[in-house]
Amino acid sequence: MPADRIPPHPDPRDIPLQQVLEALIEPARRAIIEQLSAHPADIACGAFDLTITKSTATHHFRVLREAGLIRQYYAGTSRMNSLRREEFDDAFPGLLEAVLRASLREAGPRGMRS
Amino acid sequence: MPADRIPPHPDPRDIPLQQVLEALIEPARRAIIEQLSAHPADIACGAFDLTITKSTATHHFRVLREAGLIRQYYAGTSRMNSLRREEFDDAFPGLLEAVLRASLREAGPRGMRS
DNA sequence: GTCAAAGTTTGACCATGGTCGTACTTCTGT
DNA sequence: ACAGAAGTACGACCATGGTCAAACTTTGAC
Repeated sequence: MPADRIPPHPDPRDIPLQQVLEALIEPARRAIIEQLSAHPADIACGAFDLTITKSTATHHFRVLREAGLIRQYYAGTSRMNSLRREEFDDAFPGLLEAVLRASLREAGPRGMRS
Repeated sequence: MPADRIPPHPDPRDIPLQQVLEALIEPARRAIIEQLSAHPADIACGAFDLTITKSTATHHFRVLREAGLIRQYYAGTSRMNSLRREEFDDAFPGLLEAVLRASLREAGPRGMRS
């Protein structure tokens, strides 16, 4: 029996702004979002570049999922993650783009001249 | 001597995204931003519609000012507040607009049909 | 000069949330 | 069937930050 290993995925439109901001404020969670948006394919939980333990990572993935930011599904024993880009943008237009842009601007342009 | 009652106003471009999000995550602080963006003129600290004590409000205003979101100056014994719209938008394009839009969507459209 | 108004500062309290270790579950390969 | 891999769940710990009360400062008005 597949059981209900597939966790619930709320509609981003039903999520209050407060919850979304609380999800995006944690640096490790933003790192997850950044890596998802930079990578073309979905990523397994264990394949992210994070410096935290597995149990902490699980916590972060759940917060992101419940905030409508990521989708999770099983591929064998791995739990895959993908960004819910369109659905989230539809509920919070411009928000993810603004956060990602600021995030990349801080960590991104190595060696840029003013 | 006017003394240094005028607190420091950092350049929004020097503020990390983390600090901005921490400023925007508090509902009372978002209420301040919303009221500033909805009102044409500047607003004194005591003239906001808030349900917190003065000392707590002072704390929130400081957080917003240090995050580059508001400008403060004295008018007599009142401390006036204004939104640093352009400067902030220049540093974090689209962020304030996205947050304000989501904020107003939740509390705003009274009586709207689907 | 005195008094009230408007904010600030300080200190304390407390709830929230990120963190980890440990134990547990579920699936895959052999 | 068994072992290992990949995550999850639970509990505990602890730092951070919002909150208030009380005392203080500064300004404007009379």
